[in-house]
Amino acid sequence: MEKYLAVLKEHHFKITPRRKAVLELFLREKRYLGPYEIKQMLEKASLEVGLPSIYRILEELEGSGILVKIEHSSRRLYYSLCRNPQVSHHHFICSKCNKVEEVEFCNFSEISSFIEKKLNARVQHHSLHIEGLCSECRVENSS
Amino acid sequence: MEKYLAVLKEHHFKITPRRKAVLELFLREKRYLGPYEIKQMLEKASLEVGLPSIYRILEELEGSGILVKIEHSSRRLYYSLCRNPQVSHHHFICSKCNKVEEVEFCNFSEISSFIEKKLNARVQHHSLHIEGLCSECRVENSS
DNA sequence: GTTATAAATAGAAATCATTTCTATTTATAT
DNA sequence: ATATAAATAGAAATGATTTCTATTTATAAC
Ligand SMILES: [Mn+2]
Ligand SMILES: [Mn+2]
Ligand SMILES: [Zn+2]
Ligand SMILES: [Zn+2]
Repeated sequence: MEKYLAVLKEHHFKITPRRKAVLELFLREKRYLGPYEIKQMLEKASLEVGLPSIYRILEELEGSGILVKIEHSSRRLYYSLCRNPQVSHHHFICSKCNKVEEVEFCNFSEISSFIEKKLNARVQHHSLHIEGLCSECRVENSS
Repeated sequence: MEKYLAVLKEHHFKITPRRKAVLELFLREKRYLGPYEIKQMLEKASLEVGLPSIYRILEELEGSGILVKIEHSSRRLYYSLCRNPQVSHHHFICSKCNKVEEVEFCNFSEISSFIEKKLNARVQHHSLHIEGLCSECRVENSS
């Protein structure tokens, strides 16, 4: 937690009860979470937070590298904690339990140089969406 | 064109003037196109098509493998022609002129087996969003 | 060519996630 | 303690996408 609060300070964000509460939620949950779901979870913990505030906080946390945005096929917004923003990596999403796991691997430079050569283009960004069944859900499914 | 109409028939879709008109648009344009933009382009060609019909047609064409859906960072829907749906490949999007180019390359199996080993998970789907400047826009920019 | 049929379409309306706006409150530096 | 900019709530707006239904149309069978 301290680690993340420090990051917020670096980005000149104030440490507020709402920001802390949202952070705590993500530290506890391995699943990706959506704005409304977050609102309800905070309510259960007796903290009323307006939806616009939640949207704003999520954006700020993402901008600071603390959260990753997940573009769900439903086209709704979800977020989950990114535990290692420093190195280039990806995230594996379990389509059954919605768990998000770090994938400390990225071979994008291969595609990137293929494109730069073949298309004579300049590659700027990439994002990889990887979905499947996590170790637990995989077993459950085969029974 | 004939090739794509055949695909539609395989999928038991009727060959209608709207479907043909939408297809023609994509055959001419290298850019990705959005639903409303498509409506306007068809209007200019004197064909009135309702927005719901356009959304439906685009989904059908995507489901048939003729178009690729593009998840823009604005979170709006765009589509472009996929010229080779058979082999596993990706698409390069120019962030300046919106051109979409085929990338006949996919090294996803490396990440996939990394994940399956490291996380003991089952990988099911992946999609890669690659953005940058195409050969033309790259030059313009450096001037 | 007719006809029967399911599929396709238009247009109005609804949906609903997300964003905007503004008055009020709060964290924090001094 | 105080000043200040930042954060927040809540109401309202937005706007892309979807739903619904009556009407039209492509197509296959005759
Ligand atoms: Mn991460
Ligand atoms: Mn393609
Ligand atoms: Zn799982
Ligand atoms: Zn370009």
